[in-house]
Order: sequence, then structure tokens, then C-alpha cells
Amino acid sequence: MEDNGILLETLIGIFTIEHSKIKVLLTRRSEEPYKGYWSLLGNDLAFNETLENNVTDVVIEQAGLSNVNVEQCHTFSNLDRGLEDRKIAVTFIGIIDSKTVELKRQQNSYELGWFDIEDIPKTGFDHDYLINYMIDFLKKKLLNIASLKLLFPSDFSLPELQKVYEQILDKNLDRRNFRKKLLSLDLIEETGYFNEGYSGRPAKLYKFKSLSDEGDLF
Amino acid sequence: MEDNGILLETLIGIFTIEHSKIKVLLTRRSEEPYKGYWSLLGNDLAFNETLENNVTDVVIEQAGLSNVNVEQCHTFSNLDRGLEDRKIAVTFIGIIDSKTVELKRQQNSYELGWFDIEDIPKTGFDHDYLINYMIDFLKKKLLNIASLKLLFPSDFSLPELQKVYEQILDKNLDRRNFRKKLLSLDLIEETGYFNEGYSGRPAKLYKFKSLSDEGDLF
DNA sequence: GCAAAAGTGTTACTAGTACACCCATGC
DNA sequence: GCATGGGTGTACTAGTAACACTTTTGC
Repeated sequence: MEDNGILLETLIGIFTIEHSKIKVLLTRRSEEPYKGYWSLLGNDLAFNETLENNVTDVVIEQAGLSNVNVEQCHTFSNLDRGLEDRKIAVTFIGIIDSKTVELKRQQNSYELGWFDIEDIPKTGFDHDYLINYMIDFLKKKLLNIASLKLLFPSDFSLPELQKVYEQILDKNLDRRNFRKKLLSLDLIEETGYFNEGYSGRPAKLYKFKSLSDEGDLF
Repeated sequence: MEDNGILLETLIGIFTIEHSKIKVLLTRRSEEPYKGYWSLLGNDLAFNETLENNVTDVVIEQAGLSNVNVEQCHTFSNLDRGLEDRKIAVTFIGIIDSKTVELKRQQNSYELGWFDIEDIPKTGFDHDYLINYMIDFLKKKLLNIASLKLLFPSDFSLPELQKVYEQILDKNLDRRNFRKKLLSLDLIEETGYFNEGYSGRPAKLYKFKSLSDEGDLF
């Protein structure tokens, strides 16, 4: 067959929330090409594995994370995206909450960094383009309540949640209306704890009720 | 590299509306394996083409169609989906209006058939699974007004449109409310013509206004 | 006490839902 | 004239949008 020579790779953008900002996990390249540049995590596909197996391994081995919700995003096949070889990228997005990130943070041989999606560093290959595609994909996905719960499993405040939605929707929301909407959905309940240690009045912390609910928030 | 031997194929489900029913275009296989079964249109990927180029050629050569709106759907990489080779499928959905289908219908060497998505015939390979995935993907896409315009470029009646949405949403809609909603969006206008030749009162025909509008209908 | 951020209620407007009768055509 | 399917209006309900002052904390 003619497609001998076409290589397949997976590339995953793992997203979390840190201090009410959407962040993506990148790794710094330690080798040429693009040595010193940041890039998405990923791996070439082996003959006897599925894309999903491959990307699960990437998450564990390169990011040192588990419990990441992974979903396929898009497949890119431009002729010029590999440097020497013909290379097709199947991209994924991963979602994980920041508390699990803290717990699972461990040393491995990769230099990793979380970057605000509004402030992505210089990346190698076409990853800048892919990251922007992933961000659009993520934003659509996060309009759904089930996805939101992946980012905020517990102990979040409504102002935090609101700031994330303001990034997704790219507009400011009214605090009272936002609160009213969320509480009226009967999805969340107070934990009784407060978000202390910041300036200003401490915010009440909430958690999702165990009964799962689907549907879009906006 | 290890992925020598992994073949890539494109597979496309082309959708249209015929008599208010959503239909998908399949071809009957003239050779083994699965000789006599129906299957999606598609082709193996060559070294020097993108997935999008490949699928555009499939549409022209196998379906005999042009003016099809094509969008990438999902990439399937199960180890057992090829029969002898390892084969990964990148799937696409295509949308075309029925009038263009009529105009472009031409003879080629492929036996083609349009099938109601509620009544798909026996298909080869894993295409039954892929078709169902595509149908879900299509339904989400058709909630958007821009996609709807691809199916109904002109001279459609509101009852026709309503029947399509009833299939997408899988519930019955009230005629008066549907009409009120569509007219209130200021998207469509009467053509002055009527849908004659059917039993009952002829329906007014509409067309979309030239100003494009985005957003979701439901 | 002052700066910072969170919590709270009411009103007006807009969109969605429910529902029953008349109209135009073919036979 | 009757069967078929299309067109129309109103009342009710729910959701969204606009808007300002008070509360709790850290310093």
C-alpha cells in the first residue's frame, strides 16, 4: 500500500483550572528539533495499540497523572506538518481537577509546565495551531455540566466557577444572576466550609450533588 | 518506525433530506469481502494527500457529487477493525441538499443508495457502528442554523423543516410554536410560491435571507 | 477605618409552552 | 362534502437581564 511511510502520532492537551484560570500542560523539549521550545505531550503510535491506549500511556508516563478524562479532538494531516517524515496527528484533550494534579505531581524525566491559555509560550512544530484548536474544542465541551464536574469535583466557590465561565464565554457575567442560575439547577450544595486566606470576604464552598445531571449550562 | 503496516482510510457518510427524512448515501460492495453488502464511501489514504483531499476525491468519484459540505467526525483505531491489515479509519460527514443531489446524479461504476437513517441495511465491516456514530454527530451539528441552511438552501416549507427537527430532537413539536420561533428569528422569508401537488392545503415555501446568521436553533 | 471581594432581592422583559379552530386543496 | 394537511392567536409560565447596597475579612 502507498501509505507506508505515513507516521501517526497522538498529541494531548491536558487542561486544568489553577487560581480560576484555564491552564494547559506542556513539556519542554530536551532534544532537537525545537530543543528548548515547549510542546504538547504525545507519542508515535505503535502497530499493536489503539490511539486511546497510546494516549493513556502518554498521560501516565509523560505527565505522571491518572484520573484524566480524555476525549478525541481532531486529526490533522497537512502534508507539511512533519519535518522530514509524513506525520499525521490525532489530537486529544484531557481534563483534570487541580487538586488531583497537586496530589499526583511526581518527578519524571520531563520538564513540565502549566500555562494560562491566554499566555501560551513559544511552541515547536505546529503545536501553537493545535493548541488553539484544542482550546476552542474544550470551551464547547465545558458548556456541559458533566464536563464542568471534572474540573470542579468539590470545594469550589461560585466566584471561581463564574470566572471560568467568563473565560469560556468571553464576557462578564452578573454575580447575582450567575448564582441564581446555578442554585436553581439544584446541582450543587454548600459544604459548610469557606475559601479562607484571600483578601475580602471568604466565599462559601460548594460541591456537586451526587446525582449526576446532564445538559448545557449556557 | 513501528507503524509501518498501519493503513489509513477515510470513510464518509453523506447525508441529505428526501421527503422530510434524513438519508445517508451508501454503496453496494461488488467485491469480497462483504460482497453484496452496503458500505460507506471511502478510500485508502495515499502518501502525498491530506485526509481532506482524499475525501473530496471520494465524494466526486464515488458519489458523483460536488458542493458537499464535509466535516471531520472521528478517528477509529480498534485493533480488530481491519480484516487482515491494521487499519485506522478517519471518518467524515457530508451534507448536501436534495435538489443538488438530483441535478448531479450521474452514472458511475458504483451502485449507490440513499437510506433512511432509521432503516439502515446490512453493512459490511464495522460500518454499522460508524454510521450510528456519524448520525449522532450529524444531529448535534444540525442544531446549528448554518448547517441547516446546507440542507435547505431554498424552497422549503415549515412543515418539512419541522419534521426534520422532530427526527433530530426525537420528539414532536407544536406546529404553531415552531412557526413562531422560526419566523421570530428573522432568518427566512416567503418566496411567494407554494408546495403544490400533495394532499391537503399547499404549504408556503420559504428561503433563507442572504444575511448569514449563526447560533443554535434548539 | 478602609480596601477587597462575597452575599443578597426585586422588577422588567423575553422566550417558551400549551392549546383549538379555520382554511385550501384533491378526490 | 369529506379527508388531508397547513395556517393562525392568546394566555400562562419560565428564564434571562438589569440593577445597588450590605457583609465579612485582612491589613
